[in-house]
Amino acid sequence: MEQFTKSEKDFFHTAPFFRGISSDVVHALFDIGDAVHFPKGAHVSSLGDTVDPVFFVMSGLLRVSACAESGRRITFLLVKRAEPYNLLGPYLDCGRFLEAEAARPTRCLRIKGKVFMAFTADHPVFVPNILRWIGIGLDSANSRILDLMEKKVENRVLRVLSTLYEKFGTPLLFTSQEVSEIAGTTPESTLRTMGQLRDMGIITTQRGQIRIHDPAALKNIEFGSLKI
Amino acid sequence: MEQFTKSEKDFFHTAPFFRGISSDVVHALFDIGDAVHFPKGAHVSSLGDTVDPVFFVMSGLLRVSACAESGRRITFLLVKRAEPYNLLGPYLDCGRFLEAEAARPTRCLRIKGKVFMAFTADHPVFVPNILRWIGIGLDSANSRILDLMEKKVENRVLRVLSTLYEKFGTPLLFTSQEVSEIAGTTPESTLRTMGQLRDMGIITTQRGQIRIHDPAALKNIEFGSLKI
DNA sequence: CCGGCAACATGACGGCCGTCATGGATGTGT
DNA sequence: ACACATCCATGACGGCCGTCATGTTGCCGG
Repeated sequence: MEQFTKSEKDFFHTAPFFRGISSDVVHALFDIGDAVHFPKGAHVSSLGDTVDPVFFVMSGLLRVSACAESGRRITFLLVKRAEPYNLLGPYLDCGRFLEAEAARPTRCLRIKGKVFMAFTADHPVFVPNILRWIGIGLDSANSRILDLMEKKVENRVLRVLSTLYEKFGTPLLFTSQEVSEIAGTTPESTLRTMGQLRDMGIITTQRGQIRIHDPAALKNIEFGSLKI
Repeated sequence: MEQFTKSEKDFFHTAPFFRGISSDVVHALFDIGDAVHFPKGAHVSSLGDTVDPVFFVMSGLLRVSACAESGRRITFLLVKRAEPYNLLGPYLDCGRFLEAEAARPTRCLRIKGKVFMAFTADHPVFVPNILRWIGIGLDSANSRILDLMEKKVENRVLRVLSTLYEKFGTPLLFTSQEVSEIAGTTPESTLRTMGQLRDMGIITTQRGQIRIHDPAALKNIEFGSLKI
């Protein structure tokens, strides 16, 4: 039985993560995993889990987040189509504090940890891509730490909007709650900042939707790009 | 000419990063690099550099940090003996915003990026170790992001002291300035917190030196361990 | 021995932003 | 259509902590 269509597989081949990987190898990846579906809000992994399998998103969106003791939640990563989640899980046998849930109805390719490790061992051409992907993520995390130290909430929100725009285009289908969990602030502060941007004519907002009219204006302050 | 003594090489073999790696492979690593020395304060890499080589610290200490626009500096990583720096650099051909300097007189094994990549390709047994190391660093960075959101400076300082104690034992040879750059706060706030800890009899401080008498007391609030 | 510098220590002030509160707008289910 | 839930929007308050200011202590060079 065909779990994945040819066009799905072909799309993967063109995705950034698979840059330079021959289509044979990409297709082989589909043979060692199975398809799983998560309805919106479903938990892919929960706190403290030793998350074993590696996921590749076929469609939809995964949100990777963690909850602080105070109950506040922060979003670390949004995993979209043809992007991997939990690349490193198989190599870390300890429990982790991240949780992942489906931000929308999401279909994934799921590969068991041991199988994935065997696959990368058989296909060493994959290793540089994994390291590159992780490296970008690490730089992004460090960049965020810098942002949080700078403490200016407005800049953080600006930067988040800019990055989301680059990743998802416009309109952005996110609520202020979701934006604030990425920026590391509260919905109120996010709304205040977005109110100013609206007054300046840079964005317009509707319920659960942000339309960016002047992306360049969002970028004038920052110096780097987040990986969300 | 012998650049490295046998005892140096043997020490590496017992270090966490090289867990499970046969001593042959560890020794082979020394054959592909050369020794470099940095006096205290010397820059190993600077802002915007495309840092090519991978370093392993033989003795001394490297501080990996970045400077925010406001001029405040944050320390991401302290690299001690037998630990790697810039593992991912060879795989990321872009410039990065991290700077590294010798926190003390430091001797390193330096391996050119391309050579290191060839080495890992020849020795795939190395890959899981690299991924594990990076994974721990990534988790730590995310954990720090959570900490910064929680905003309680006291907890951050506590956590930093506890982690430094685990990594370096006692006494800690750091100034309040250095601690504050790890905790993401100011020297004043750090001193205030340490003043309380001193009043509680948990630590004693001297100029550039922190002596921890009750490590358990530092850990009672936190839930994870940083990787500094 | 002494002058200068760097780090320690502590108090006071002020602003950013998180929290709470209120009200309005928008979409949804029966 | 109407009630209800969710999100948007904005104002007021208060506390944490960064900043500045001042003084002390310890270390090093001449």
